[in-house]
Order: sequence, then C-alpha cells, then structure tokens
Amino acid sequence: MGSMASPRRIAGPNAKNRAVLLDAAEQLMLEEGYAAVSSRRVGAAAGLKPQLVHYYFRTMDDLFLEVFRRRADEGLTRLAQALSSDRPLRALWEHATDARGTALTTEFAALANHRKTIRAEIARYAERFREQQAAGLATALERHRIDPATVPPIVLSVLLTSVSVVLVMKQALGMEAGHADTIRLVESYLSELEPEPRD
Amino acid sequence: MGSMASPRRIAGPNAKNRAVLLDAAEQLMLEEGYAAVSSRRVGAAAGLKPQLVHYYFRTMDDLFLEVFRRRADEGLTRLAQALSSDRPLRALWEHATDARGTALTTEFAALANHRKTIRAEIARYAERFREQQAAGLATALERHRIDPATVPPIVLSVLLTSVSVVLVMKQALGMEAGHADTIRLVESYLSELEPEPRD
DNA sequence: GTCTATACTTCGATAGAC
DNA sequence: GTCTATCGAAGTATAGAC
Repeated sequence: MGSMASPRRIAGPNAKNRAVLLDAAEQLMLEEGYAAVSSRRVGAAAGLKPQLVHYYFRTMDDLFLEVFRRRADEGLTRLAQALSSDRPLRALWEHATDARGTALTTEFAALANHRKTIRAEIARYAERFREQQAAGLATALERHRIDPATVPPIVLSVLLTSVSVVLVMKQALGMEAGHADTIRLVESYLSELEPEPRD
Repeated sequence: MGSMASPRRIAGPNAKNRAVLLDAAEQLMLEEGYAAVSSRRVGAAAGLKPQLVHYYFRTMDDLFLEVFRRRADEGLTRLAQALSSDRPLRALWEHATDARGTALTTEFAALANHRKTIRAEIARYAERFREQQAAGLATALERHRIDPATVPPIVLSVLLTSVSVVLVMKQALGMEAGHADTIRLVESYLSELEPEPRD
C-alpha cells in the first residue's frame, strides 16, 4: 500500500512547475556544481518561492533523483539509436564527447560520493548502460569481423568512456593540451575498425 | 608589501593545529565529498572549536587550497621518482591507479567547478604535472626506440590518466565489471612497450 | 490542489576576550 | 599569540492558510 511515511501533501507528477524547477536545477548544476543546488537558489532561478521546491519534491534528494532520471532515460534512448546506426562505434564516440552530457554525468558521480540513495540509483543506471553498450559493441565488432579476444567489447566500452570523460573534465579546467592529438588518434583507430561507408 | 586586506590575525604557518585541521579536512573530503567540509565539521573531526578553522585559515577556500597544495607537491615529487625509475611507464600506471590519490583529485576537480580561485590553482598544477609527465614519457619512449609518431607522449599521458581516473570513479560506485579485463589489457600493452628487466 | 508563514539547523566569518 | 562569544545569511523542511 502507499507509503505511510510523510503526511505532507505533494504536487502530482504532471504539475507544470515541476519541469521548470527540474530545468533550473539542472542548469545550476552544470554551471556551478551540485553544491549550488539549494532550495533557495533553485527557487530563485525558476522565479518561484523556495518553499515550492519542497512542495513539488519532498526532499532535495528527490529533486536530484528526478533530474538524473530524466537525462538517464534520454541517455539510454540515444544509446540504442547510436548502436543501431550505420557506424555504431563512431556514433558512441560522438555521444560520449558531448560536453554537456558528460559534464552532468561527472557532477552526479561527485554527488553520489556522499548521498547514498543517489549513489544506488546512479549505479543501477550505469550498470544498465554499460551492459547495453557492451552488447552493442560486441555486435558491431562481430560485424567487422574483429576477434573479440584482441579487444573485448567491455574493454572498448571502458576505454571510450574514460577518454571522453577526462577530456571533458580537463576542458572544464581550461586545459586543452594534447586533446586534439588524442582525439585524432582515437578517431583514426575508430575509422580503422569501422571504415566510412562508400556511397 | 603585506596584504592590506583583512585586519584579522591569523596563526603562523607552523602552528601545530594547522596540520591537524588539514588532515581532518582531507579525510572528510575523501569520505563524504567536498560539500561535507565545513568549518563546523572539520573542527569537530579535529577535536577543536569550529572558529579555530578561521583562525588558522582565513577562509574555507584557503583551507581547501592548502589541502590541495600539500598533495600536489607530493604528487610532483612522486612523479619525478616514477619517471627516473627502471620502468617509468609501469611506475606511472601504478601511481595513477592508486585509489586514494585519484579520488582526492576527482573531488578537487568537482570542487573547482564552482570556486574560481581553486580552479585556477588546480589548472596551474595540472598543467605542470602534464608537462613533466609528457616530457618523461618522451624520454622513456625514446629509450625503448619507439617512434613518437605512432603514440605521441602527450597522448599516452592523456590515455593513462583517463583510464585510471575512470576506473577509480566506477569502483567508488561499486562497479567492477570490465575492470580486470581493462587493467590486464593496459598492463600487457605496457609490458610490450617496456619489458620487465631480466636479472 | 497550490502556495505562504515560519521553525529550526548549519553555514562562514568577525570582533574582541584572554 | 591563541581562542571564544556571537552575528547575519543561507540551508532544509513542515504546518497550515487559501
């Protein structure tokens, strides 16, 4: 039956201000880090009273979780699209090097460090993402007749995401040295595995 | 001349409580993330009154900066040691995969996201670290007669740190899938570049 | 169903006591 | 030279008004 927890009333899931608050929270998180996401600041950014944050979301953790889930769902959808495209490896790489998405992911990883409910949710999602990505990569490698023993799909998955995450993090620090070279190397490797289709 | 900023008095750089507070702050940062590092919590963890944090460090940012600098200096020293060792590549990799050090680095990167004085300091350090690392790698590759055109040292530097950072981050989330395989692949690659000395 | 008034906690920081 | 008393702002969250 329903949670016997809080007797307090909360807005329904489709209330219009929910989306406004979620947008404001995500924006703040990207621009100033998760620590800047307080009920007062989110409220101000959304043009609403801070107490409304607690009407639409019971706790701040609930707010963080919903910001995360929105993007996570989108991420899984885009992953599926990438994997079913002409050049799945290339598509994955493009997605991984999208600065905005990766910056948000990193911020959530840092947040997970000290909020256990959030850590659990992120871990669950990351696991699903990784599984789907590895499976898709396996198919892609197979299609290109590459022996999975030389580069296991799961390893390729770890490598691709690692490099993109770190490139985005360093870019945020204003460090660009070696980036162009690294990107060139990765892309030439990808082109080798997965040549451009001739048309 | 001295700063004409604050008229407030601050402890000298060698006061004994400084180190106690720095240790407490670093520990908190590792265990609960930078957001948990408040004057009250640091004071409590150090067994001191919270106001003392502001006596030994003018602002919280000053505290963060000193925690960072302590480790940064140590990091540069260890880098130099690694580079002058028998197998510099291997030594670098071991250092990079040290969970504690990397976790702290990641936490500072997240913190840098919304404190500009800290961002500047981290960027300065990261730049120095990267330069020294790339230079050392160049020498190492040369010694092994590897054409730097195939794997530019700077790229190798980016790749090594990327993979280790992400492995540590995922481990913190409790995700181990693919790690062993990835580590094995990297290490076999390193052994190829830099064979174990026969004795 | 939506929002406001308000409580209580913790924050960083300073002025001034010893 | 070292530490305490205390301030004002910001944090989360709830009870209850409309």
